[in-house]
Formats: sequence, structure tokens, C-alpha cells
Amino acid sequence: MRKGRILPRSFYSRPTIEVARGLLGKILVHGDAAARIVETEAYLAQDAEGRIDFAAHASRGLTASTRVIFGPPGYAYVYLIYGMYECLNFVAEPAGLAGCVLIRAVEPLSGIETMRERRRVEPIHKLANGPGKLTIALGISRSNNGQDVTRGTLTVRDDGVKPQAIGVSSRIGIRKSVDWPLRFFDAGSPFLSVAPKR
DNA sequence: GTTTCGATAGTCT
DNA sequence: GACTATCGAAACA
Repeated sequence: MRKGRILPRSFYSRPTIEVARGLLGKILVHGDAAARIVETEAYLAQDAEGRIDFAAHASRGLTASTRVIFGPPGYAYVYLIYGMYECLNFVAEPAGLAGCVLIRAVEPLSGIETMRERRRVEPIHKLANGPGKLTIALGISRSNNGQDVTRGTLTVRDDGVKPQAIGVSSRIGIRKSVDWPLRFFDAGSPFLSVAPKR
């Protein structure tokens, strides 16, 4: 079952915010599981005024764990959070510049029964409506950290579908650079992690 | 319906 | 020793 064409590295080698918006509507494929991206967040090196994004892991500087964020674009950055969950990001910006996009929610498309078994939850809209949930549903873990997503078992594809309206809000669950408008979501999707505020 | 809280382990100070 | 880009159950209203 083909799911459109794999996004090339040039897609990722752009400003992080453009990549975050561009990933909405694209299809995340891991093994037999496929799901449409409906919610993302951008984590920058700094904003347009040069203020450092202290919510981003990259603000800690170049360490063993943040190394991939500073590396070439089109690679997966997967980390453990709160000792229990793993979060999936895609590296943006040309090599040497920090920037990544957190995938916060996806809409299951295929491999749904496998997702139900992994998540131990029935309703389809609860399978992957959160960053910790979607990695479990799709079987993504830290073993995928540093993987090239322009080839291999973990890829992102474009089937031409685009969200009708993109919503913007502040990012979820952070305590620094709180008010930056860097969360992007398909405003019409029922698969979001947090219901949009009115 | 909303808010609070515990689980749990890796990373950095 | 503190902190964390979360989740789900429990408590409260």
C-alpha cells in the first residue's frame, strides 16, 4: 500500500517553523502503521529577534543527547520524557543549526488494530492524540533516534492532502518561552492532543 | 466538567 | 538533587 512519495531532505532543510507547518497533513509511516500528522510544535534555536528558545532541548547546548538536533535535517530525534514516554521529533534547518519539530498528534490511517493492541485502548481518536501516545501506537522508540527519515522503516510521505485551516497556539507542557506561538494544528481535526481554545 | 497528583528514569547541575 | 516538550486515574465541583 503506497502512501504518496517520501519527503526529500530539502523539505527539512528549511526554517523550523516552515517545516512544522509543512508537516501538517503529511503521512507518518513506521513499518505497517501509517498516520496523518495533525499537530506539531516548533523548537527553535532562537526567534526572529534573536531571543533564545529556552523551551528547546537545544538551548542546553551541544551534548550527547542534543547532538542530533544540531546535525543534518531529515533525521529523527527521539527522547525519553518523565521516565515513561518517548517523543518523536524531526530535525530541521541545515546541518550546524539547531531546530526540530515535535509531532504531537496523528490520525491513524492503517495498522489500526496493531495500534489498539499496543495502546490497549479502543477509540480511534484516543490511539495517538498525544506525543507520548503516538510513539506507543506506531511502535516508535529511542531505537529510532538518529535515523534518516528520508529512507528506511520510519518515513514521512506526501499524498497531496493539506489541512483546510491551520490553527496556531502556544506550546503545551513547557515552562520557559511559554507564550511563543509555535504550536500548529489542523483546526478541523478531531485527533488533536488538546481541544483548541476558543 | 475541571483540577490534582503519582508513576518513573534519564540528563544535567 | 532538581527537573522534565506526559498520561491517566482520582478527586473535587
